[in-house]
Amino acid sequence: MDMAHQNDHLCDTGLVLGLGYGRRSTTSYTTTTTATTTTATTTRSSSHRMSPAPATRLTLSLSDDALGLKMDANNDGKTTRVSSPHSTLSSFSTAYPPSVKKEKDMVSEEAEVERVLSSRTSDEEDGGGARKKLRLTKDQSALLEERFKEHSTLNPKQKQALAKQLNLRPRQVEVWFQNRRARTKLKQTEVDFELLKRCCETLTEENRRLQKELQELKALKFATPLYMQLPAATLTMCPSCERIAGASESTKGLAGAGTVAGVGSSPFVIAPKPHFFNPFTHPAAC
DNA sequence: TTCGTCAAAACGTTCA
DNA sequence: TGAACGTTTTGACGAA
Repeated sequence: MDMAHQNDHLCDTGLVLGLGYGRRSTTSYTTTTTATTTTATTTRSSSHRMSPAPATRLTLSLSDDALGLKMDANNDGKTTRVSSPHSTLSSFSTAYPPSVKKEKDMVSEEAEVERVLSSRTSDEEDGGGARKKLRLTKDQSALLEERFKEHSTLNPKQKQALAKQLNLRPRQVEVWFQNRRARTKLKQTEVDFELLKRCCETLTEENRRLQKELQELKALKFATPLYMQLPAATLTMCPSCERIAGASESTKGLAGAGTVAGVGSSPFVIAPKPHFFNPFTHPAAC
C-alpha cells in the first residue's frame, strides 16, 4: 500500500475541508477506535510472523484426486470443509520466523511433520466430525500475498489456477482473497482515521489560536482610537508576508512597520502574531 | 462482493 | 519449566 500517497491524499482533504469540518465527522469515527487498537498489535505481530524464514521442504501432499474421492465419499454440503485441513498438507515448506520461534527452529521440520500428521490422524479418528482448522503454510500465504499485490480480485480462471498451484480448493482461495480484501480495507480505514484525527487536532488547535487572537483584537478595538476601528471585513490576514494594511490611508504607515508594537509612536501594544493585509489597497503584497 | 461473526490455532503472559 | 489463561490471527460461513 502506498502510505505516502495516502498521506498526501488525506492531508489534501484536511486542507480542503479545513475550516468546514464539524462534530459529525469526528464522532462517526469513534466506533472504529477499538478496532484501531486491535490493528496496532495486529501489524506488529503479523510483521514478525511474515518475516523471512528458512524454508524446509515437506512433501506430504495429498493429490486432488484423493481429496475428490474423500468429498465424494462424504457427499454432503459440508464435505469440502472436512477435507480442507488435509489439503494443507501439501508440498509446501515449513517455515518459522527466526526472530520469534527460536526453539521451534530447532525442530521445525520434525515438528511440522508431527503437527500435520497428528492433526490429520485425530481428524480421521474423529471421523471428520470435529475438524481441525486449516492453517496455510508460509509458502502458501506468501504466494497468495504475492498474487494479492498484483490483483486484489481473481477471475475464475486465475482462482482455479492458483488453487491448483497451492493445492487448495478454489473456494479456499476465494475466501482467502475475500478476507484479505476486508482486512486490508479495515487497516486502511484505521490509518485514515488516525490521519483525520491528527488533522482534526491540528485544526482544533488552529481554531483555538484564532479565537484567542480574535478576543485580543476585540479587546484592543475598545482601547484603540482610529486605525483599528476598521470594519472587520476590510481586514484580511496575509498568510505569507504577514504585513498589516488598513483600508484607509491612516493605516498605511503600519503596513511596512511589521508589528504594531514596532511602531514607536503608537501607544498600543498588540500581540506580535496578528498581522493584517488589505487586498484592496495592497493587491500585490503577497 | 462486502460485512459481521464465529471459532480454531498460534502466540503471549502469569504464576506456582 | 510448564500448565493455565488471555489475546491475537485468520480460515470459514451466512446474510445482505
